[in-house]
Amino acid sequence: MNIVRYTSIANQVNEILRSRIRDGQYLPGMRLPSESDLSKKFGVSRATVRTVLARLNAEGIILRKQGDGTYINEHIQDVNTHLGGLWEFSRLIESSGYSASIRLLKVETRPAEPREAEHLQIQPEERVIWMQRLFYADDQPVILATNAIPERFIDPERATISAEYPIQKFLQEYCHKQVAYVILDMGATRVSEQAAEYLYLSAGQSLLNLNTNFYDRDNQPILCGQSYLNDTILRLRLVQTWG
Amino acid sequence: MNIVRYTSIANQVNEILRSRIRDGQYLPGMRLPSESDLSKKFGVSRATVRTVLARLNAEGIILRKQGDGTYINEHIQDVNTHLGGLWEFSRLIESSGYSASIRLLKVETRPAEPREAEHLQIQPEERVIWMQRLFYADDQPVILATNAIPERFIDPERATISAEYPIQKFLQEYCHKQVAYVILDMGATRVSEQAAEYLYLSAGQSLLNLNTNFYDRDNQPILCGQSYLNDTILRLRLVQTWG
DNA sequence: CAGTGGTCTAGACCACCGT
DNA sequence: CGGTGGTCTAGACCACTGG
Repeated sequence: MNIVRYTSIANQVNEILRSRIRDGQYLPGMRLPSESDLSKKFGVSRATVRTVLARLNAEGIILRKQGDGTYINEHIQDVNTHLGGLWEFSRLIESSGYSASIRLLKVETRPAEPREAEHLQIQPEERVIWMQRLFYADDQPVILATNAIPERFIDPERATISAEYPIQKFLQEYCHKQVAYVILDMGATRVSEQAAEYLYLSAGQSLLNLNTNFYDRDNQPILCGQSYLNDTILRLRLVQTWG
Repeated sequence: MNIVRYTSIANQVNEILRSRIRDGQYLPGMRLPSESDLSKKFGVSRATVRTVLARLNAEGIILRKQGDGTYINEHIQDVNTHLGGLWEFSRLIESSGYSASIRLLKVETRPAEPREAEHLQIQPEERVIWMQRLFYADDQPVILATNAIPERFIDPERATISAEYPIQKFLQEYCHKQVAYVILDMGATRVSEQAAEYLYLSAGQSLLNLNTNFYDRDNQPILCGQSYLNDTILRLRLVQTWG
């Protein structure tokens, strides 16, 4: 491993506050200590505390009232994702109260389909590695996900595919690529025959459709995927703060 | 008007940078001036510049590379919404390249339905004002939206309902309430008979279903709504940056 | 190596809220 | 009024990237 685990002060404060919320040390509706209190207790500057609180605020975990204080949002338990993590399906399933598992259905390398070639900005004849996975929530199949990655990105020394890897870890380990941003496209669709079979659904039922395109820091597409969620079991619930 | 328009330095810098991007002064893929450059040119501190760039980064408009520079994202044109604006339907329609208009279908006050009473945390017999609106994209109906608000929140002096108001402006003007956060619940659903009629759809087609709950700064629910989008016309497309 | 963004500090003043 | 969060500054050092 050549990765150095440097964790910033802000990240440490972040983790401490999050764990206090998880552990119930800070309960929904409670007022947090003031920024100056926290900065004194942690021995860091107020600016550092503020960057952490800004992040928690953006995720809707805390609410801040000028002239009053900072409060734990009473409605976080209603939420299973924030906007920064819509494509992390395992986390999504687990924060909905299920235990998550993944089954690898298919892996193959083949020439890119037109849709894939377009999204990945590659030649139509270029080969991609294509995989199809099924995500379970407590042994109920809930998400059918397919991903295509240009074959030349894959490190040839990593022969076997591990289905369990979250997609961003997969891209790091197998492609040495860092995801910089993702473009998501959401819609509704009627279940296809194949999806119906895997997800134990009857024909004609509706599914949430998520199309994802991952890019690295150089604006280069590295992955394109299509996913279908059974929203009768798994709803996407998220907070958006006003400012 | 008792609203004082105080605009922070950061907001002004924000607006300037955004307008430069809109005007094509900064083009997709271009490198921006460095943080120190910008802070010198604007006569503000580097920290201020950084808070602005952090916001643009969170919306996926710019990409930042340590040791290199800040670049305009080449793929912003693919996107029609950012994380903070999923429920602003008029903006959504317009940034998808259509012109938006709204038709008010129905307004009534009646006792809350059980679902509404639960979400609004009111007694079942309490009256709500209920309205149903249809959003058009270039004269095509694309979104059917219904909203319920406890009647006691409505300022009795404001008698007539203006359909054109964006929902947050409506809550400010008619209820003197400030939205602090929104909880969104997304799913897919087959079109109902009523919705099919309004949206010119055939039975059985799939729709994107957005349930929204608005809360004020005191965690009090002020509005609950259900919306159905025709995603064959209007896709939700958004960027999520990694960090 | 020089220059970029990333992190952090100490301190100042302001707007706002509850009392 | 005192205390809270909101804004802003000037300056420091670090991690990383490109040439």
